[in-house]
Amino acid sequence: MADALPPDLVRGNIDTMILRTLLRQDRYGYEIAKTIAAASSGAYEPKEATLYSSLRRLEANGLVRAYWGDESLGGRRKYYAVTDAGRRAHAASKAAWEHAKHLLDDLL
Amino acid sequence: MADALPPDLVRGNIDTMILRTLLRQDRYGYEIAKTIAAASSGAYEPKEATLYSSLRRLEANGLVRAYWGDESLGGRRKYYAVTDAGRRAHAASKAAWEHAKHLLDDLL
DNA sequence: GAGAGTACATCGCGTGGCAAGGTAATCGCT
DNA sequence: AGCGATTACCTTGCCACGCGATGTACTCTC
Repeated sequence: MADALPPDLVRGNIDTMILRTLLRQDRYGYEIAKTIAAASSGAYEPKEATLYSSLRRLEANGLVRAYWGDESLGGRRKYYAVTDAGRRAHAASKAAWEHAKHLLDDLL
Repeated sequence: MADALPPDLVRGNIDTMILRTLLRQDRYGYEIAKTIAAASSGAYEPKEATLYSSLRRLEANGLVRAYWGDESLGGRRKYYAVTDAGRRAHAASKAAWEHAKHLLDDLL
């Protein structure tokens, strides 16, 4: 099953999705993608280009912090952790989504 | 109150919103914008550039049909009517929205 | 006659998802 | 030993589209 999420809904929500996966624990990029895929029962998995550009954006905005894992054996993994600002941004985005969702229900 | 709908949610949904306003009756561009504004209690009114480019897109895709009103006194008005394909597209988009909405609820 | 409201339209910018392509290590299978 | 699949990272370039800015033209009110 491919992604049932239209690109225009991904756009503007992928950052929030990623933050969501990091609330529970630090994760590395590839793991984030798989976590999202699992959470949507395979309905949507972010493309790599989308994932990494979002992560760069989040880091630039200070919403996540990155560090290299030291397993050093096998693929080197870059882990991401939410910052306090990231937690706040996630809560704000989620609230905005709830609001917009009800608006759209009346408009579509 | 300005638009509480983030551009990324407008994107990909404006076409469906417009189709929605045309289900009841034919309308002209400006009227469509005001109808949407009213339906959202002023929370969102599409910008003109957005409105007209969407209408051109809808027309190119055969989802609406345009004709000039003959009031000819005052501002000339260009009316739009949904086609059968437009009705089908609206129903499909709305169903897709319902599906995506529940997906996002789990992912955000 | 000035300003606000109605009504149409276009141009150019910036954002951001994604296809395509690249590198490199590990594991399983034959 | 050799090879594909999987894990894991990253970049470049295309294109769709909302929106700010701007322009035209008519009508109505003060």
